[in-house]
Order: sequence, then C-alpha cells, then structure tokens
Amino acid sequence: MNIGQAARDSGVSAKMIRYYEATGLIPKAARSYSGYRHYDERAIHTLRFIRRARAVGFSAVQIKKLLSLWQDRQRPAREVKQLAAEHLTEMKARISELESIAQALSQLIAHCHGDERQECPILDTLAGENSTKEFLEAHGASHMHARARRSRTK
Amino acid sequence: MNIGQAARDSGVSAKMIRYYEATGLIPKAARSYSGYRHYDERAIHTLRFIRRARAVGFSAVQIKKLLSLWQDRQRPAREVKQLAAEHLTEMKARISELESIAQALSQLIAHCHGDERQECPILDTLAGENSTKEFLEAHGASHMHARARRSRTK
DNA sequence: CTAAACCTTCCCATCGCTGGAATGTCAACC
DNA sequence: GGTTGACATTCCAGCGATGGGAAGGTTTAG
Repeated sequence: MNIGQAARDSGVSAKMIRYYEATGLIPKAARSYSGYRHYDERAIHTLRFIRRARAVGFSAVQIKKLLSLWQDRQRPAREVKQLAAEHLTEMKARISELESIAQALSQLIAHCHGDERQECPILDTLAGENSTKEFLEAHGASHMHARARRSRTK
Repeated sequence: MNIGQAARDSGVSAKMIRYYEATGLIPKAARSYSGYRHYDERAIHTLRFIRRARAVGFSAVQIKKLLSLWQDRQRPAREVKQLAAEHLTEMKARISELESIAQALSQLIAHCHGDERQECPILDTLAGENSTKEFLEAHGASHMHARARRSRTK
C-alpha cells in the first residue's frame, strides 16, 4: 500500500507520515523499486495509534514512549498510567493558566462600557495607568503560547 | 537609554525588543553614532503596554491593533472592547477544547487499574482495540498545540 | 502516447520566542 | 595606552506539528 492510501486509512496525512518517519517516531518504511514507500496493516495500525494519542494531546516524545510500551508485552499498566497521569497534570496546569488569563480578560472587558466614548479601562490597564494595574502583573501566566487552531475541516 | 536598560525597565527582553522592532510592532529605535539603539520614556511605556497585552494572551497582530487604538485619541472604547471580546471568545474556545481532551484523558486513566498487570485500557483504547474506541474519535479536538511553558524565572 | 494521479525530496512559513556565534563599542582601571 | 568586562550589534538556527508548494520521477488508465 502506498503512502496516500495509508494516509486515507489511518487518518494521518501523507506529509505527517513522512515527518514521523524522518523524526524517528515510526520506523523507515520499506520502499518499492522506484522509491515509493510501502505500508502494511501493522503500520496503519501504528499510525492510527499515533493519531489517537495526538488527539488526546500527547507530544511526540510521549507518543514514542507510549509506542514502545505498547509494543512491550511485559510492561506493567502502571507505567502507562503514570505517563498518562503526568500528561493530564500538565494539561490541567495549562488549562488553569488559560483560565486565569481569561478571567483577567473578562474583568477588563466587564469594566469597559464599550460605547462611543474614548475612555477605556482596557487600554488604561494595559498602559498601566490606573488602579487595576497591578492586577495584571499578578497574572504572571503570560507564558503559554497556545497556537491558533488549525481547521481540520478546512 | 540603551536597550539593556530599556529591557530591565520594561520587563521585555532585549532580544524581544529587537524582534518587535524587526517585525514592525514598534517603530525603529533611534540610534547613537555607533549604532546603539536609544529609548526614551515613551518607548518604555509602549513596551510595558505590550508586555501586559501579551500577559493576557493577545497575539502580535492584536497588539498591533491595540497599540494603534491606544495612540488614537479619537477611537471609541467600543472598538477596543470588541477586539478584547473576540480574543476572549477564542481563549474560551481553546479552553473548552483542552477541557474536553483532559476529560477524555481522565476517563482513560480512571479505567486503568495501573498495577503490575499488563492489561491496560489506555493502550487498548489508543490502539482502537476496545469498545471505548469511538469515544476518542468523538473528540476531534486534537488540534490545539498549546506550547510548553517557558520558565520566566530562570 | 499522453494525461492524470500518484509519488519523491527539498525548502519555506507559521508563532513567539530563546540561544549562540562573531564582532563592535564603551567605560573603568592600571 | 592597553586590557578587561559589560555592554551592544547582526545573523542564523531551532523549537513543534503541521501545511504549502515547487520540481521532478512513476504508475496507470484511456
């Protein structure tokens, strides 16, 4: 099976399949005489595993561990659970970070009348010109850089 | 004032100040004879504005708009509020996306006994081998890539 | 034979930074 | 004057997970 079919069957784009191979997440695919990559059912299965793991937010590094745990029949469920739990903890941290930012932002918005007048507490606060100014400093959260979503349904 | 001092005063790193200049977020700084950038109080003020706006998660593009609104004495508060509200809406969307992923993940974790046995519902689900498999497919959320945080305090 | 539909590799862009290398400048001290 | 150290400059590269596209080779159907 060629890469296009593998992509359709697994739900992972051909681009990403090549990328996963290049970064060592999946082994190098066998090639046909003319250089085309070739995939079997097992490979598709792995790709689907990766897609689902990405869907629950695991990073490439974590997925690599999950894959090796998956392939290791001897591994105790404990190890998997621990990895997943660590990931969940990180996710929760990101969520509360975002929530505190959203909270701060809605405070700001709530205080702005939002009409045709020029006076605006949002800008004033960002400029550090009013009493609420320390309020932002308190939210040191600034350091997440959640990316804009890509529309899968483009 | 040189860039280093400006960085200390504004809380924006020298690297970032140069970056903001290069990307047009701030105007080109005046230079000394030997090429050193020079900043006045007004510039520091702007940098602080940017830092606070980043702290509440505004993107560079949004900040650019905010800056021009800030500098425009004629602008109605309405415009600012609208921009902020749009941003808040996006943030909330990201948050619920993350929350649904976290939710799915904790379900998975909850179903895993996590002891020395090999049987593990987490891996089984990722592999698509059990009844909960569609459960993941339902969470099409996968597409946020919130970045790992950077430690500011280092 | 030709056209379409594949495939290949390679490079570029995203976003908001951080790090480093190579080099130049300035101020203080001996 | 010379040296040292703390500055400054530019440029280049990388992070993470993708998408886009160019330039070219392959395969398959008509």
